[in-house]
Amino acid sequence: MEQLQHWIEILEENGCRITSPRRVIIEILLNSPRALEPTEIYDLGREMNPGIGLVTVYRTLEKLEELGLIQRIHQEDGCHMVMPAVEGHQHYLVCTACGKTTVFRGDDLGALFSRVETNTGYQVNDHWLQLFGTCPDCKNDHKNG
Amino acid sequence: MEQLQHWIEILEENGCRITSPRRVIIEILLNSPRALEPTEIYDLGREMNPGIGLVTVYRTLEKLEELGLIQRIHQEDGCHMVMPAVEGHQHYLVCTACGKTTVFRGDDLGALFSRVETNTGYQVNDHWLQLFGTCPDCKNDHKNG
DNA sequence: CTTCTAAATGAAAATGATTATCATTATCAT
DNA sequence: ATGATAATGATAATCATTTTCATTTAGAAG
Repeated sequence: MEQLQHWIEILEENGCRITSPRRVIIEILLNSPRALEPTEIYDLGREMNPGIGLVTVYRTLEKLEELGLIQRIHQEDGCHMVMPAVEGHQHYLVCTACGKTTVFRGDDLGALFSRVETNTGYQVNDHWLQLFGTCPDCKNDHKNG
Repeated sequence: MEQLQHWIEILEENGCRITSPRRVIIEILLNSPRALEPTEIYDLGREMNPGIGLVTVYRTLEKLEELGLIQRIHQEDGCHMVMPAVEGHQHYLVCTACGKTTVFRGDDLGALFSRVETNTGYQVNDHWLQLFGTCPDCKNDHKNG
């Protein structure tokens, strides 16, 4: 787990202490094949370290987000999931069946934004794009089951 | 306010009763230059009809959304704003200074989705696109103030 | 290896948005 | 006018997230 070491170094560089709960939370994030909700991280975390608290999960996620190590996925009901951040501006593709989340590049959105700016007079500063669908595994499950 | 009459007809067609709170809420939605949060509708509503309750605002919004008359705007913190829906699949452009919300067509997103489907193996069923920026008025305010 | 101090933790309570409950009220078909 | 029932509003419940605060602990300094 060099990735774990990398995150720990970044925390250290930013004056954070390396605690057991933080290690656990980071491991969970790095080993998960999909985005997780804070309560899911909490439940998984308690299996590895029963003393861990939900508040600590929230605080750690806040710190990790601050350092750009994780990013949020927005859900319909307003709650958030988190997953390790990827380089550059990426967008999420969320499987509505199993929650697996993939990223894709949206390089060619620039043209759309320019057009929107021209048509509306707005200056576009930020954007949010998330796709929802069915991942290959779940497509197969559906066929077979 | 023929738009108001139109909404009332749709409510009637769907077996809903036309009540004073509903009239008030619909008027507020149709007259607002920007998307509103439920509590904002509640506050505005109490000015016109002091007896109105926040719960009624939520229930009325739920009904109006069900009938396709309003649409939600997602916010960073997970809370929602609502505004009258427009025909077809539209996307929102939200002014981060004043909250004014404009819609734009995203017709050409189809090509992007096809490419993503090919690259990821996912089947894309739904999407969310929201842009954030500065509207023409707020760009000017910033220059002058 | 101890000591110290600020950072981090965890339990519990607070918050804020949204939803459920339920007795009362009001719409509208009859 | 009247009655069935949809809608309302006050209150309480939920659920995710944040705050508070006393206690613990990482890690720098001695």
